[in-house]
Amino acid sequence: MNLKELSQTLGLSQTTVSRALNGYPEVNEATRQKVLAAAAEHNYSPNTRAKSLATGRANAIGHVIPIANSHEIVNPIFGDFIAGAGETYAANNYEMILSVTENAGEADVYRSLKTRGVVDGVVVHGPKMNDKRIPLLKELGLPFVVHGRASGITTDYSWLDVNNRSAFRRATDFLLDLGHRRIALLNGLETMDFAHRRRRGFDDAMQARDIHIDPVLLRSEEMTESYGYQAAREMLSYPTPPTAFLVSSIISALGVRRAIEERGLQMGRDISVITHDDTLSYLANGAELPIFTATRSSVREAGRALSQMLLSMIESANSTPQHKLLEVELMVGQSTGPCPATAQPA
Amino acid sequence: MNLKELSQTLGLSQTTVSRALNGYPEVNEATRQKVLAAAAEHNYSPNTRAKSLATGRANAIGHVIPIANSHEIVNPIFGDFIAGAGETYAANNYEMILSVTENAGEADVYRSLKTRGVVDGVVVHGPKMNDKRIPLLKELGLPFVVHGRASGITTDYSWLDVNNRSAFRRATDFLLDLGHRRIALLNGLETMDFAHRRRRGFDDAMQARDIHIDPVLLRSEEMTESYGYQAAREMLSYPTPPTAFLVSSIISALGVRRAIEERGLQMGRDISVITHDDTLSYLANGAELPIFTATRSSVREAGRALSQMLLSMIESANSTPQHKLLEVELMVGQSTGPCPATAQPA
DNA sequence: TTGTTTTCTCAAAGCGGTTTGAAATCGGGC
DNA sequence: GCCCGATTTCAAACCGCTTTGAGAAAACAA
Repeated sequence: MNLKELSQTLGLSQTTVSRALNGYPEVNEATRQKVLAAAAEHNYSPNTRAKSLATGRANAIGHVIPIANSHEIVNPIFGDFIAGAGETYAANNYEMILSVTENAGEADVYRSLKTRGVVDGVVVHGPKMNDKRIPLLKELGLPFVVHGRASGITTDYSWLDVNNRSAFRRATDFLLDLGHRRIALLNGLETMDFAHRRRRGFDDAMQARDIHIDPVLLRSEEMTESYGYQAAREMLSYPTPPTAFLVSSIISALGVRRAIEERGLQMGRDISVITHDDTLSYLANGAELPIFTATRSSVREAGRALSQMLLSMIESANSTPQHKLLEVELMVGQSTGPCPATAQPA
Repeated sequence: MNLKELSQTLGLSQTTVSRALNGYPEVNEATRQKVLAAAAEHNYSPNTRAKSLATGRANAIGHVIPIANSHEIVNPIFGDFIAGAGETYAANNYEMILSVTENAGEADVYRSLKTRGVVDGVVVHGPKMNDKRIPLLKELGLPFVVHGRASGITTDYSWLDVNNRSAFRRATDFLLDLGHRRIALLNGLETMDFAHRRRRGFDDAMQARDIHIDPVLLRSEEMTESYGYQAAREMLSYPTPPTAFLVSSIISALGVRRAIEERGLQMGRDISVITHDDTLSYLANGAELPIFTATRSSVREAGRALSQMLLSMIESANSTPQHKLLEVELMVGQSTGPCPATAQPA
């Protein structure tokens, strides 16, 4: 059933039917009701492609997720972010379009989404430092919001980020207050902007107390479980091992715990661990009693908020960049305790 | 730049330009080259909406992911599946459309995708027993492939599944061969078809050896880390605890390991664990030496294969249902060993 | 009654492509 | 030189919707 048929059934013109359905004021209320009833009865809803063509709006948002190559990691936070954004889209009759692409082809994907008119805007995932997608999207005139920020980009653009720097500074301070001095940082890839900021937060805290940062305790990799395990295992075998770990992902933190327990040590007593926790739905960090002390921020909530930002920018045709910085909670759990080494001399 | 402008630039008709670009034979090769060059130079690519409207094909596949409510779990395998499917779509110029929906509204989403002409086909995720989406999609005449199967549906339909029943039968047999008799099954929700089949594989093996299945060792829940932990912790405190766990997800298996180690036991020596492993990229089960003995099957590969199936069905307009049953490897890792209880009497 | 508003409805022109059916051009055979 | 078929190109119709600009009908005022 299309508009033409529906209007014929009703004995009205296409215009009137279209207006009635789209809530224009210049149509008699009685007529409108008749139209709505008929539309419901015949299960009519307008063809999206035709509608888009006529209105010039795609009613769709693109999410481009880069994957270095086919063996590469899919960021585990992705599912929850998408779930949050999807809620917004569903509520506003937008479609979510996902493009998986190799890193190299990314620019082409954005360009193509724009010239083919597939989307009204895009979400930029996983910003790197000096991310070249930002100038590209500006040049294309395609509305976008970045999930995170891109250090090194000096022009203004829209983003939603969590305060990674302050989060890791606080987490580090928390460990320092417990007497820890040899603190290992298992960070994400420091080409990624979020990891860069976390590193700075860590540095801030350490430098503020004039504590030497031992480079052998710093790692920066893709945040898998086995990365956490391998790194922790190796570090724990050092002559002077770290007494605490600060980890960028709960998944890697699981690996750290594995290494700790494998060594017969107890997390929270012998070794302290703080992790960042994106509150992934399937990896809840305990309910009342968190397993890990964690800097916590809901990535699903971020998805919801970011997509709302983007939609409102698009619908108001407002091109002045918007920003939203989410603060992070520091949840104290069972994985941290006073530094054993400093406790002894007392 | 649109087709009209491009053809004017070239001094040709729209028809000729369109034909040249789409590879029709009735256009002079020299003309075609000129057109292609001009298109590249002006960065032209046809507007998808207009093209879809004219051809009647959306060049898009829908993925509808149901989420019970906004606090509910996003299936962690989702990201990897999508990554696999996305590769296929990118290679074939299809768009992937994701709809996140509450369980209740699901039928409407499919109906709406169809009537609005948004997609050419859909992937059905997470089939339940007697899944009502299958008859619905048949009725709608929307091509689809189910990731998994739906026990109870007697009509034929397209699916791609892993052999869950045989996988869990083999895993159970493996444990039985090691002397284990009290085997706990931490399954997914048994309303989900895959969990139902795994349960049957487990039952098959146990019954074939006339071993009593103790209902207190059977669980069926959403597969989170804490589910694995809680269930294992509780069961290990039984007067006669299980000597082995068969777990439906590596994420829950991580929780099981946590419970085991918390109790001061060693996985693989005191307690055996076998898990299903979807080879999620960020949760690799060790490389050369798998942590867990596991029934293993790549969900990303499944995404690739399933989407290819769907596209070929759509492009060949072939409506005869296709099926693909992937076999599962049983990888022996460090988490299994002979049953200690039966070892002693020897 | 007539003229002026206001309210409602309509035909037709896009939106940007594809595709049909006809016309123009070309080369070759007689 | 003429005719025919093959090759290329074109104008126009169409996909299903929105929206403009205008006309018809109804309501109101003078």
